[in-house]
Amino acid sequence: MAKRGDVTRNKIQDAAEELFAARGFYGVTVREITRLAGVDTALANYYFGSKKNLFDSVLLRRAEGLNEARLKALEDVEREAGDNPPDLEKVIDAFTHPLLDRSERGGPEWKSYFALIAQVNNSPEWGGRMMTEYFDPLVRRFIAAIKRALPNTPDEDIYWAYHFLSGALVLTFAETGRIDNLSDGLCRSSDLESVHRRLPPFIAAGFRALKERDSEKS
Amino acid sequence: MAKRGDVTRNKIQDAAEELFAARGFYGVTVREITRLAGVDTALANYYFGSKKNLFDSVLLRRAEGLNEARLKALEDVEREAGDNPPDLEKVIDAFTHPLLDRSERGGPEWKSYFALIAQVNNSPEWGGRMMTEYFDPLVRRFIAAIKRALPNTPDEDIYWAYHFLSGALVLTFAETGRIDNLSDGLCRSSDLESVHRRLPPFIAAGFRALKERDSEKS
DNA sequence: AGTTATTTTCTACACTTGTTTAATTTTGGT
DNA sequence: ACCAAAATTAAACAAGTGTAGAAAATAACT
Repeated sequence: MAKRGDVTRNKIQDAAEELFAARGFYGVTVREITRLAGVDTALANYYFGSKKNLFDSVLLRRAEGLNEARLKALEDVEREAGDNPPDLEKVIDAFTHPLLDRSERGGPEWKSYFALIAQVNNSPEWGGRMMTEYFDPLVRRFIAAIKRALPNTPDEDIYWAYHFLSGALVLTFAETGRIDNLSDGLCRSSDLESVHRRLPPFIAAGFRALKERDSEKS
Repeated sequence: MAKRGDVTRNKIQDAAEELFAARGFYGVTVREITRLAGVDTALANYYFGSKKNLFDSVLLRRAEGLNEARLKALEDVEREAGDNPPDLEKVIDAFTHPLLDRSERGGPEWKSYFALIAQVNNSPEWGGRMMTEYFDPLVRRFIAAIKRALPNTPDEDIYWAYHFLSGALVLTFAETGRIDNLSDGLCRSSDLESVHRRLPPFIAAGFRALKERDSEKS
């Protein structure tokens, strides 16, 4: 049940999420955040201690539920496969679909959250540490599933392929409008349904190509 | 030939490049930049007018030469192909290799520059506009070559596949150390030679998978 | 050498930064 | 209704922000 100060707490996090997503950690002031939230400036520090803590809390807030949903999707795929290796496309879909789905149907907060992730992920300052902290256990589970789906593939290939997957997925969330410009309006950054149809087969084929490439040169 | 104030101009740009790459536009102060450059604070505004102009000039400085080299690499591939469609892997390699090569062998300035690009690319504030401004003409040339390499592929597939390529490539430049953590040291973010071997076949297979997927369902 | 023109330094402006403190108001439990 | 706990407000802190202008130093050209 909701405690006393939870509504203001959440208002501050909501405003912070939106603004951090737009201009990053340093591009936003505490005063902007509290103004957008409609509360006094001092409340940000009252509830979160520091700007940095607020930033962390915004990132953490949605991470747990997200990872649970993705883990469940993976377990469904594995259960369906039984003792056979799981289908690679389906594993990748379990990894990406919960994200794409929330971004498309979860309301603008989710868009902000993912745009924030997109920035954090590519930042040398936060990228390595924070992504590792919040997503590593889940990612390791997925990589293990991918290894089962692609037996006899060298580990280096798996990790680099995952890295490419991560980059492609995360740029999608940034929704910078670049593909809109490039395609003269034919494709839209916000059309995540198109991504959902294309990303799993695209990435799965890439994974398999690395596996093939390696078995050739033996 | 070098004009009078060019050395300080470059010192400021070098320092700005390094710092912007580490903490982004807002995360760095003009005073930090000039301190690292070893010059007076006022010189940043004297030479560049404003912090924002300095930022732009840093991004622009290496973009031109870079695009020339990539265009030349593409033209070589096309010349080699003659009247036949060019080889897809080779087109992708012409797109990525000049970047990976400079990052690996061009000294730390290039690493900074690409890390900066990695941040800008995923930022909603700069991403769409700046990348379009500096790289669009070249990217359109490459997309045209890819279309020739993959005849009868729907344009939407081409653009989305390019988008995935772009995300994978750009995350590589961020060198956040994430893959180092994830692989427990087996892979290293800085090992761009590994990327150079794997990215073109990975991406080419993805492109082809989208083409196949589409011709199936007719 | 003398006179521009360019570059560099120093100082200061007007304003914003994150955070803290103390006073005040509101709330929940008894 | 009373009291302690929690939440909110207003004010201020010291430090730092981008930028500009006048003075000084340096270089270039005739």
